[in-house]
Amino acid sequence: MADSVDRILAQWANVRPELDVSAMGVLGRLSRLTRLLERAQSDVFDTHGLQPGEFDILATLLRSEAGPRGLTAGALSGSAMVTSGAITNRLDRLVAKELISREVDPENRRTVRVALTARGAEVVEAALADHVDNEERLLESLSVADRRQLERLLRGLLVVHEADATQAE
Amino acid sequence: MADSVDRILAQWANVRPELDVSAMGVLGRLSRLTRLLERAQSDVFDTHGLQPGEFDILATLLRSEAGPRGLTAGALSGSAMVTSGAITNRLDRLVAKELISREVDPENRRTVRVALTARGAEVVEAALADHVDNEERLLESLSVADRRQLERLLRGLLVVHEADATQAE
DNA sequence: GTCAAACAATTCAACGTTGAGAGATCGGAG
DNA sequence: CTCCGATCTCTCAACGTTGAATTGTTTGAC
Repeated sequence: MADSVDRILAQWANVRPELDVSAMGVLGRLSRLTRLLERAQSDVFDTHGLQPGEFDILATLLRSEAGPRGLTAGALSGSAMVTSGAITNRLDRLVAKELISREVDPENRRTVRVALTARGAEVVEAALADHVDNEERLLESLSVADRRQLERLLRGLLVVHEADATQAE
Repeated sequence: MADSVDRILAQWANVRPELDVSAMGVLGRLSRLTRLLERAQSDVFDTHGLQPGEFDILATLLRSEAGPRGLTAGALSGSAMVTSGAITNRLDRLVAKELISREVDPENRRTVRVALTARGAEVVEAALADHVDNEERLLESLSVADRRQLERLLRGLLVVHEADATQAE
């Protein structure tokens, strides 16, 4: 059984036999696989009336034990790997859906405090349960050992490239 | 050394100790890593005046030994995992840059034949060389054995999920 | 030979993100 | 105390993609 990257690499081998495509075998699969998996995940969020980026915000609030003080928009921006403008948009939509509250921090009026509303907490709890189940399903073809291996390898790469990213600032 | 996903999983363990986050350790890293790596790759394309999607088209034409007859827009759409509308846009831009030709196929006038121009071939050759070097650099932290392991694991998942995707049509 | 269904590419509005910049606020040096 | 630089959020236009509708073309059944 071949995947799409096998076909791509075979084409390169045919046309450019001298080309070293070993890295492409990894990076091409990373890209394509991530696209497929993210689509599958967004289907689940969809059934809860959420977009992936919106769920991301809600889940971050839930897991950070933010409490009534909440998190700042800046903290959410860092965690979500998107720009501050994107966060503003997401917060606008979530406020409109009454899933979060957004208030200027009285102690530092430059920052904004974002917290889950009661409805927001309910929605994210339900979405989270489905999301975790779905994630399990997406990886069910992997043995436990393979899953651990994969996590180890991805983690190693992520450590390196997150270090690059913070160093670049 | 911890990565960002370690911190996220620790937060979940703190707030929802009963939550099974083992799949999240893999999928979260896949997403974040892919985002970082794709940014690093698009920097290279940028130095050649190309966007990632544009390079994707040019590289597909190059490796498919399309010759003067070229490929159809539909073939490019399938290969690039984007909708036909996105392909039309990319082709518009590449035609404007005079990197490809686009002509109605006289044998089947519903389809369009896309081929590299001489300039397009030059540009994609140069970009490809830099791109491959860069890909090698992005994975340099991995041992040869780890790289093979990673490729094997990603390939297994991709086979499964590409089968799902084609079955869903 | 006709016509309806299938097919291919394009068009277009909606959408989310980016990147740059503005506006407001804070903090520390002097 | 003042002021300048740093910090935080929001604004806004530009951009690429999606998804659906449209136009044009081919195919096959009758």
